Amino acid sequence: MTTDKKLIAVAAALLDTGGEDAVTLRAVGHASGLSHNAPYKHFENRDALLAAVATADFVWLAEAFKSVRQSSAEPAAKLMNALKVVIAFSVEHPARYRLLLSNPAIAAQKGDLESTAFIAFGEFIMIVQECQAAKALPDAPNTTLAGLLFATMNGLIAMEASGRMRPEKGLTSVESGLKTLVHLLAPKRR
Amino acid sequence: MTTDKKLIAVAAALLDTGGEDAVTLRAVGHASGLSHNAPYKHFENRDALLAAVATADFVWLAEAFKSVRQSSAEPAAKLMNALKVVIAFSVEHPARYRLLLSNPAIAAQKGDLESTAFIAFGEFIMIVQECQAAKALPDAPNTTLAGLLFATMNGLIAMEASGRMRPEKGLTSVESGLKTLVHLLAPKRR
DNA sequence: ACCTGAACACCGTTCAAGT
DNA sequence: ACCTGAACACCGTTCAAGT
Repeated sequence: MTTDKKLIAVAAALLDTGGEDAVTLRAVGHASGLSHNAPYKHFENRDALLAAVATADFVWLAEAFKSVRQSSAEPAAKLMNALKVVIAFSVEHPARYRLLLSNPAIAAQKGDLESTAFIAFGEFIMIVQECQAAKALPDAPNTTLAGLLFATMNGLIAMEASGRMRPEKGLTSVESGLKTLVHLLAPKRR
Repeated sequence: MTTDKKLIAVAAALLDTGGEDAVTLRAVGHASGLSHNAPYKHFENRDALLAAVATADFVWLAEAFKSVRQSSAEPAAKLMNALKVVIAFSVEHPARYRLLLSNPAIAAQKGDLESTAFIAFGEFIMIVQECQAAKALPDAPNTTLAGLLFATMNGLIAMEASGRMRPEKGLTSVESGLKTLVHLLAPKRR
């Protein structure tokens, strides 16, 4: 493994075990068997390293979405499966998830991160499109609908991460909230 | 103004002008005309000071929601007005907004912050309830529906803050996204 | 080309002391 | 009760130097 890949992997591991605060460039360097400032030979600064972690995770997410899309499930099931992929990622890697969608300083970076995020979102749009063709979702512009679903998912995940998803609020889990939304959006047949 | 109120006001001002990184306890102390560690005499640590800022903002938000609710507008207009209040706050005070809903380390704090957030959300629920009574929103549990709308709004705001709300994604603004959602949720009459 | 070590200018936080 | 000043253990980042 090249040094830069190693640094990204170590940073990702630190995010998982200790959260964003644990990712000091000094810790990344040492955990990689290098000096405290070796990371600077591969990344411009701390934000650039974190953006590289986010980029790798978006690549993974795009692949996961693609697998779901190419599966043999019903369109509506594919949609829920895609959402579940993100939910599971946010539960297993909360700090890394926040890097993807809730950290303006990182997410706003252009280049690889931006384009990879776009590819992942493109897969999601295609799944939404299938749902619309199957009349499982209403006939709105598909990118708009996909954006709304994605935003809702992210909002629910953030709500849960903040400990604000309480039964008194009528929400018990991200998944059930999304199921309710999809159900409410489904075209009515009367 | 008591010293603790002063420190909260100074911290809020620093959040507005320089973002979260600008809020060092040293800067807060100095900008308050005190020493670098005077904040420790009023707040346990940096997170506690930030939580106090968030609490004050939730109090303001609850009042703003209440004004909207008690206005003479139509229920559906009240809903959009309440959402606009939050959107405007997120635009004018992005760093403070993130403290309210997108910062687990802060948002997860119990006590005053938690209860104030709950009061603000309660006002929002009542507005949603009025919309349901007026048939402007579907007949789902009101807390669930309110939670979904709030989560979507937060997700859209985060998406915009990350620079990911691109026309290619079919979303041009937080407000138009929410209008589309409310329109899609509106009970169909055929 | 890639890495190390010293150094700088910061932080949050603690503690002893002042009034 | 409230505040200051010194001190500690960190950071990100820069720079000169090594191989």
